Amino acid sequence: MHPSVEASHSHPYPLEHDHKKCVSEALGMAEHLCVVRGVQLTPIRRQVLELIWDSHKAIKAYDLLDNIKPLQNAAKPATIYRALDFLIEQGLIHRVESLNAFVGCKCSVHPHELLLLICKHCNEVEERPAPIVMEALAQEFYQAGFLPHSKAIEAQGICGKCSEFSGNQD
Amino acid sequence: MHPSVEASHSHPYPLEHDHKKCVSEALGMAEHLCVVRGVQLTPIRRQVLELIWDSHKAIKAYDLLDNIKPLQNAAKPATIYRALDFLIEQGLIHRVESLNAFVGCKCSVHPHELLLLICKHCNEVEERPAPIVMEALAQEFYQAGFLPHSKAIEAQGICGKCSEFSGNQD
DNA sequence: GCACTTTATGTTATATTATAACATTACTTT
DNA sequence: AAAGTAATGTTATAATATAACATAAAGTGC
Repeated sequence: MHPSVEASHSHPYPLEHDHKKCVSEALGMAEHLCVVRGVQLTPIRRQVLELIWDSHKAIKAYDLLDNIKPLQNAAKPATIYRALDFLIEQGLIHRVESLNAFVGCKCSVHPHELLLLICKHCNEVEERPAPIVMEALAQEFYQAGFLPHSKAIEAQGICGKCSEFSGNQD
Repeated sequence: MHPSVEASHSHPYPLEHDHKKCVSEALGMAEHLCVVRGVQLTPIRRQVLELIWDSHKAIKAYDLLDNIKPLQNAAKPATIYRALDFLIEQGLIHRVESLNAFVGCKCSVHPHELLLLICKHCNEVEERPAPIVMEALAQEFYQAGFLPHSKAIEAQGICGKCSEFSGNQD
């Protein structure tokens, strides 16, 4: 048995991790990168990024809109979508294509694409660089004569923590 | 120079291929599989599948709706989405997550997931079994303790044919 | 055949996701 | 201050998808 699993499978990520540190690192990195790149992490963009980092789950644009309303009363869909566009461009978040939702990116220094593991049970999304997969993909593109611009490599299923729990106690 | 490239990059797939044969094979296979599986390829489902196979491009649900209207005057969004749900379940088509669109599946015998190469120039989608990629993914899932249910492995870029042409003449 | 069940479709309405278009503001460069 | 660019405000609407309930058609047991 483990300490306390919240309702609706919303356990933290990993169970032990210090999420505040997680967020402050992500925000700090974002600020740094934007300065270096000469682009503006405006208050709205920063708030959206912060709201996305509120959890390790992918969040939908209109949920972000609801969540930003207390901070930006005038926020409209365009407010959110523009911030999302910026954050994606800067590699600070990923769009999860199979969910039409968005998740924070931990490895935004070099713009690279990752394997996203989406848990249907706890809804958290794990990003994995998966270098062997990426290498195999590169080979496949080469064989096909295909020049990739962007990739979406996503799997939905049950994450390690959830399958452990369901094995133990569900 | 090559014979005749149509407007808006809508070249066939591959340039030489006999698309009627392509469609009749796909439809024949679909009929066979549905009989074997004891499921019904009803007229509507068959028409939707046929419309999807009209090209090797991914087609959107509402374009299918427009296209089926002459055949099924009463068609509504639900008509299309139900047919799409069925065809996906049977592995006869793929949903292209990064386009919110649908494309015919050539390898529907065993339900397996494939790499989709989406050309931004001609809009055609090539499916590749990419066994090495799939094996690398399986390894990665294992390492992550992740149990995959479904995968979306997609790349957008420029296909071999288009990069050849643009190299030669664009 | 007839009742019963299941499967498929018809139909209306609405939810969800995303963008277009144009106005305004703020910052920056001269 | 004028002009230019970047960001945001604002309204409207486009595009994608599902819910919910009614009807019809097909398969099953008797």
